[in-house]
Amino acid sequence: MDLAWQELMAITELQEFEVPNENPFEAIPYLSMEPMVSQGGFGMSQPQPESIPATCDAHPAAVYENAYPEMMPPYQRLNPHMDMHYSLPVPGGHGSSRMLANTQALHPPLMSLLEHMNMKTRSHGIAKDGVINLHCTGQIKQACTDDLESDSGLSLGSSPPLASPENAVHGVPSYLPADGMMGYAESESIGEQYRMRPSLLGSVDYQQSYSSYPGTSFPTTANMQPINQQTYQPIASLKQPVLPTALHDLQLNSSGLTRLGAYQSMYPKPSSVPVPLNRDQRRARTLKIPFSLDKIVNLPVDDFNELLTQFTLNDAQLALVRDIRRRGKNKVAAQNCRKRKLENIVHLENELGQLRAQREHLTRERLEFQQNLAIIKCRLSDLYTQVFSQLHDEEGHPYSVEEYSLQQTNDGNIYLVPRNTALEGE
DNA sequence: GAGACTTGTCATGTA
DNA sequence: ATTACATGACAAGTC
Repeated sequence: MDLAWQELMAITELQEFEVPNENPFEAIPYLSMEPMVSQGGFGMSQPQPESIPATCDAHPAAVYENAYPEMMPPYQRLNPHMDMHYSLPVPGGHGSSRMLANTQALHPPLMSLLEHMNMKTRSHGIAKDGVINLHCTGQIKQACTDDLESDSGLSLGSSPPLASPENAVHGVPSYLPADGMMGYAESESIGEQYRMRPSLLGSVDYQQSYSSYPGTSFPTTANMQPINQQTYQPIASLKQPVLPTALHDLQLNSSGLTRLGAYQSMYPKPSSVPVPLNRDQRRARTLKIPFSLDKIVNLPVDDFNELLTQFTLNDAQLALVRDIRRRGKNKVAAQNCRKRKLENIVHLENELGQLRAQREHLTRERLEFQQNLAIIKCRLSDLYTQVFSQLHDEEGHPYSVEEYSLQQTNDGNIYLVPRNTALEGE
């Protein structure tokens, strides 16, 4: 009996199944984990899963070698919520965490296998990044496409890469010089259309407003200098009288635009092809709006209102300016909204792929766990039967496995007790 | 010419 | 009340 007992205890993995306050030799809690094995006890007549080796005498180590040909990472590292997959109903109130802990302790190779799975997951993340990169490439392609019919005078290329107040107003210089230029080619002075306030006479805004219209010749005021005498003359390709405005932005820059952005917005890229005016540009040109669409759209509200106060605009002009501002901001918002939508789609697709891979791993892991559990139960049943075959009462009658179980006390002694009886202090 | 796609705009809701 | 922003829906243009 001692020999049989030692053999029984030699299955070290069984100790991992021990549950406090439970009969260590009661396998009923684990039977519930195994739908393939009946709960009728450990009789040799238990049905065996097809995948279980023919003999129950196989060494546990050999069992594990066969059952875990590869490593599997801990799923919990991938998704802490996935322990729900282990939450099989367990009589006796054993939580899923307990079972998972047992599982990990029961199958040491499983840890390495789970690590392997974890690495695969990291690799998947790299692939995810690759997808995003492809997506961004597409965005760049889109961003390079000018929309010549944009009512608000903006385009994807001039839009900030992300929706942020900083980008929208301050940071990113426009790729489209047309944003800052109305494209006006009229030779007549539109400045005469406005009644400049005395305090603003000769102001830089006044100059700037005209500088926004390439091709416009300005009425020369006392403090205005010919454009070819300005500080930024070195830009050879510049033929339009926009330098005073650029100088103003570089010196003052109180409009919310960065110096670089304002500077570049005032220096259109040379283009041999004339850019057709969009609807708002044409309207602004018709109504002779004295400042650029870029400012109308991108200035902060305070600066925008201040800009409006510097000119006396009629109702039609004010309405147009506010419409341009509204449409321009909404255009950027729509672009950002669509970009976020696409990014969300890519993100969800990646998550879906990860979840599918995790589900596949879990299914495989669960199957392997069930197979090994059945093997262990079979082995335990063998040893249990072997132990009981050597136990006899005073009259020489064998004890029944169905009626008695083995329990170990704290002092290490093993007792044969009826199944419906629990030893005190255990 | 039909359909998919892109982009701008409007209407509406929210902060 | 105003403003900015987000987003669905629609229209127009493009491929």
